[in-house]
Amino acid sequence: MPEQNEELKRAGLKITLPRIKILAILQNPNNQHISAEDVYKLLLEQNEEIGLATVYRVLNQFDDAGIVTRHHFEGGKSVFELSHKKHHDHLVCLNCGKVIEFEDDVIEQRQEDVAKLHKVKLTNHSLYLYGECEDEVACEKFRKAQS
Amino acid sequence: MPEQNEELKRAGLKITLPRIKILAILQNPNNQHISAEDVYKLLLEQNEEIGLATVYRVLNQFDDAGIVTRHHFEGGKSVFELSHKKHHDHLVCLNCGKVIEFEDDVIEQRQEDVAKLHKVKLTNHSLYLYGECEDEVACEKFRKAQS
DNA sequence: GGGCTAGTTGTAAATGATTATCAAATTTGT
DNA sequence: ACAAATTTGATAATCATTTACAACTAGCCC
Ligand SMILES: [Mn+2]
Ligand SMILES: [Mn+2]
Ligand SMILES: [Zn+2]
Ligand SMILES: [Zn+2]
Repeated sequence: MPEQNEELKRAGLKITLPRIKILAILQNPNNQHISAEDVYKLLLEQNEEIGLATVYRVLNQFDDAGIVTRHHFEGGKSVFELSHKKHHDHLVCLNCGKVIEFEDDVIEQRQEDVAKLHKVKLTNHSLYLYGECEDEVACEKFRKAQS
Repeated sequence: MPEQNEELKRAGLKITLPRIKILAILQNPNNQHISAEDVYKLLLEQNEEIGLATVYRVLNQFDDAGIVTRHHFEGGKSVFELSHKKHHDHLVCLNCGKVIEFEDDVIEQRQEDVAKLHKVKLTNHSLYLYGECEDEVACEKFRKAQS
């Protein structure tokens, strides 16, 4: 009945507890851009007995269904975010890990131009900006914790 | 004596056969944007007895020394290219794997603007465009070979 | 040139992230 | 409720890359 289940049904996926719980985690504004491992940890904290393999499987299914978008930030592991928003790119703080979303029509347009210039039909792109933010509270704390 | 050795010496690396051979491979215009695994394969073809671990080690040292730049194209493994050229981004054909280099000052400038707008000191970025090229010869061949 | 020592290498084992296997458990249409 | 089709959890397997470590040099000193 709840609308989340509609989303799963629409994707041709059966309504199961793991999928409901994982979707709920992704919908929490606190968990944007979350890794499979971190989804798994949150499930453990909620005392849900869901295997890590299932988390990976479900996230892949969500990706295939277009429910989530997968990103590859610097640092190996994939992170996922609900794909209900419109396209945007990411600015990531290398100190504290904060992720800022942005969209720039000029950049988007230029990418199209570049592709056309080289006679390539553009299907997708990935743009990540990395730097150091000025969040004294969170960022500096992290910087020191590392060193 | 040869100039390649100068490059190694400048980086504070001893002149060893593995490093010379690997650098030579990277300098071959045929091998731009090459993976560690592929460097290793080329070494085997030349009957050089150099271990895969050494290839990874040396590529990392070259990266640290600024001799090469590491890229993460779609598909997992890292690819390396000599970093003697000026900054540029990449347009990759998803069918045949062809890599086209480009630079767009407007995009570069806009990235700076976005970072500044969000009060982030930009340190680096990664931009990859993916699409399908129109190289009838190479590209179509690949497309068919896959399916 | 021979020797020393720090730096380097190859083999093999270890890692970290992610995927594949497969029997047992669950969902869903009838 | 029942059977068929999916899904799940535990575990083993993969893949790219790193680490350990004993054997092996390159570069410097005499
Ligand atoms: Mn986002
Ligand atoms: Mn390039
Ligand atoms: Zn920060
Ligand atoms: Zn192509």
